[in-house]
Amino acid sequence: MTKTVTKPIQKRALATRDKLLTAAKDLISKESFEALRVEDVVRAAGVAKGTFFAHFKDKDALMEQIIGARMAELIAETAAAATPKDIPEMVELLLPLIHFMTSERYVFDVIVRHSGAAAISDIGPIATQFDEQIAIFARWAQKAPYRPDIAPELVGEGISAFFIQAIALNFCALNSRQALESRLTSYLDAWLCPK
Amino acid sequence: MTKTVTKPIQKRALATRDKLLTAAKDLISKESFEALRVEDVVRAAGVAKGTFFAHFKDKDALMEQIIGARMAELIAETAAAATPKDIPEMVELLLPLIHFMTSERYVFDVIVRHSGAAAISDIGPIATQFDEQIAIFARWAQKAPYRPDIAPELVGEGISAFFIQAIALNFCALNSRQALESRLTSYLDAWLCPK
DNA sequence: AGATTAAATTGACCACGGTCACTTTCATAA
DNA sequence: TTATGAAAGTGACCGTGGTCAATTTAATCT
Repeated sequence: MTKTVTKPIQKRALATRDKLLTAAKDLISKESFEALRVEDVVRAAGVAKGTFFAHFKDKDALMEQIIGARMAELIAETAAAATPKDIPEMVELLLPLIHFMTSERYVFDVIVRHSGAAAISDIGPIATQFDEQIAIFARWAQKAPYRPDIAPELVGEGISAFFIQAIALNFCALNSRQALESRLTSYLDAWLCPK
Repeated sequence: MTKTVTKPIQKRALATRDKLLTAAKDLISKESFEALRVEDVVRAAGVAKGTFFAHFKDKDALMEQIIGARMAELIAETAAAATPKDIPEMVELLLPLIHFMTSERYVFDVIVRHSGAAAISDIGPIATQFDEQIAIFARWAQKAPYRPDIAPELVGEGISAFFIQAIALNFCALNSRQALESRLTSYLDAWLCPK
């Protein structure tokens, strides 16, 4: 009978992970998400390349952490604000988040790729934020109340779907931010206030 | 004053492009979209690597062609069918397309990445198919008529948004196809038949 | 203290998408 | 027929994400 396996996470490992995250955020702020190179991150963090992949499954996982964390901040601010009293106000509350999500094509791609929520296992920071978002939308909808005919959760999912669609259309077209806002407003109006 | 530049596309080039596409489709059918390697394509087509990139901007562009073409077939079949008389029938008509779009995570990612429509220039095969899809949805909605309060185009965009959302949720969760169908049905019911 | 073992880290190495200076082929002009 | 120039094609080379056998470090047992 062998001894019980001990495997406490060493402080050293946490520190290394932190160095990697800090270095990455720093490089991103100087350049962009798109331009981030793993080699630059490990050089800045002063560790070997293999160490990076011991802490993050792949480059995408690092991106998910950083982008998810930023989304969490923005969503927390949105949630803290007073419930919007109409749709234009709702759109305005979403602007900071929209601004971040559209700041780079690459960022949006990462977000979409990880946006699927409702997973039991394997749920990452971005999916978590989408859940959170949907819950906030649902709460907003309940206050008004918009669409009393359907479940609040469903109202929230719809808002989320239109939110994504409005942003996606923004990228592949020659549309300005203004177009995005007005498109999102029409979507939400049609979704929340059917005549 | 120099002579007018002549630049007809040679038959040779068309043949090469065709060889590349055929080889790629063949390899995909044997393996998967995900597993396709450019090196394998050029080997099978009997051309050099550089030739590949003279015909396709990047690997993604090849994927877009092939996936877009397959979507076009499926959408044409859908369009040819009789207008669905209710939402379950609508969902059923969409099943072949859903099946293809969910056949591989990779395929769905490529589709989403290129789904933005409405671009004047730079509009690729997948974006074209989305436009087509939205137009079909709009026509369906007009026949019934669902949502007479809003523009048919908007109805179509909404269907498209929910379509994507339903599929996206399917990937990051432990959801079966059945869940996808019922989710899509609730979405469409809420979107098209507000009480 | 020394032995033991798993966690943490290392860096040479690989896989694969993409580039580009150069060569070959083709169509037209002289 | 030959000369000319652009289109088509080539393949050695590069950048970058990711792997893994080997090494170092830290915690625990005797």
